[in-house]
Amino acid sequence: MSTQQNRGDAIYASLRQAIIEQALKPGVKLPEDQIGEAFGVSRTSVRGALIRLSAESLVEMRPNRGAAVATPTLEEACDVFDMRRTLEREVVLRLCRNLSTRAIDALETHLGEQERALMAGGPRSIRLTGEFHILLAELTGSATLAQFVNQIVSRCSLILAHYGRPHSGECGCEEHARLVAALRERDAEAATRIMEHHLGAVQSRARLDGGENDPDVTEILSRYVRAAS
Amino acid sequence: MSTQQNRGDAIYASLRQAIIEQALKPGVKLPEDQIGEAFGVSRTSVRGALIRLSAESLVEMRPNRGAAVATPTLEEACDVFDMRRTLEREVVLRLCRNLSTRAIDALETHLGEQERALMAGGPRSIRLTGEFHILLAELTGSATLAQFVNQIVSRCSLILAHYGRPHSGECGCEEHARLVAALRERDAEAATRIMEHHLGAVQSRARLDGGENDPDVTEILSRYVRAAS
DNA sequence: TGGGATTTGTTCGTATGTATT
DNA sequence: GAATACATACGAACAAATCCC
Repeated sequence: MSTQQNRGDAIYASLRQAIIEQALKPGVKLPEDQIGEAFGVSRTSVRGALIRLSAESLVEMRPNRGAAVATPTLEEACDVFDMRRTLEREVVLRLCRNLSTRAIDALETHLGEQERALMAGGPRSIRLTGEFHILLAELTGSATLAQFVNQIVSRCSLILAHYGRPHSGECGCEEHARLVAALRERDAEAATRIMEHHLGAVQSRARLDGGENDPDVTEILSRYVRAAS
Repeated sequence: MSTQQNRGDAIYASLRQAIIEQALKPGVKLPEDQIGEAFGVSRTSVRGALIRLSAESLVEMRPNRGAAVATPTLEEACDVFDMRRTLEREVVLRLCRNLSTRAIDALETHLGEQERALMAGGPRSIRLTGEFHILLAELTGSATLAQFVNQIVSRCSLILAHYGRPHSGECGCEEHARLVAALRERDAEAATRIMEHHLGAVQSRARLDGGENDPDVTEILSRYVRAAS
């Protein structure tokens, strides 16, 4: 996760944020030349950034055909959300076992920022609600868990960009507050229940019910194919 | 996870296997020139492979100072093993909920290979015991979970190379067999208990008790530092 | 089917930064 | 502390593959 190249780092971070904030939407091509020109660098640095993003499944690189923002299938999307539930459940359980007062302070500070940003509106609010989940994971003290949560939350943002209903913000702020309250009481049962419900609400904002976006022609047609007499 | 560059792919896979099989031990420098020469390619392809490996925390890249096989700290090592427990517990739970007969067949086939390899001895045995855990994760049908398990098991191999007692094989084969038996019965309680015990045994082969390898001078000295008069 | 335009895959040269004597 | 040796960061150019007309 740490910084590895000088310029590649900046490009990586920028592209990542653009994807997470849904400015670069799934399927958008990412030509090395064009990106390099935008950043004022050559393709070499861009390439490194794209490789790192593809390792996180945020972009897809097809040999000789270039990179594009990943377009997760319905199956992948469901899988990612399931994994997110698994990981964040673990986060909550660990936090209930061991949570410092400093950590609770940090959460409530962040909560305040979220509320202010919500009133102000704008993309800042969307980003903060996502970062709340990452902060939770970091407060467990497990760098590995935090890294996995970071990855999976990012992928969820990507999925919502692809399958999400229009104007669906990521999270409701009130549930975050209720979760922090449960954590403060070390109430693992309530905390996991709230988190589960919360993530269910997030997931429900995606049309993962086999809906109508991005129809896979092959799959659709396969239902109509008959054996040639 | 999928293939992204033509030559980088081969280098990535080779380096990864070498690290997992503990042929390249933690701390070993990985100069781009030298690796490129070994593979008969230029540094560019090597660079891509190193970037991918660093994204998996198998190598560390320090700016302007090159890449080296990662040298996890004691804290990281414990963290990674904890995460492995979490993930593999989830694997077992999912498998108990939903396991096809084909899957059981695959497990038993693999089990047979492990036993034969164990009798034959050699590095093949070490690799297979690790791959058993990856196979388990794949059989859940969750690509994401499988990918995370793959990463974490690889990092555990690296840790055992660094902190492991000499000649400590990864796993005992019998416990794998007992686990498969429990899975066949859909006995979640027994399966998780066996997995937990099994991973505890693996972890215990590492000297993660704050032992004497690779002493961190700074950390040691910090216990002796006093405020200057 | 074919040819030109575009983009990727790769190599290599140069500059910059780090370690060493 | 300076100079040398060395490895990396970056960029430009060539070759090969793909796309488009």
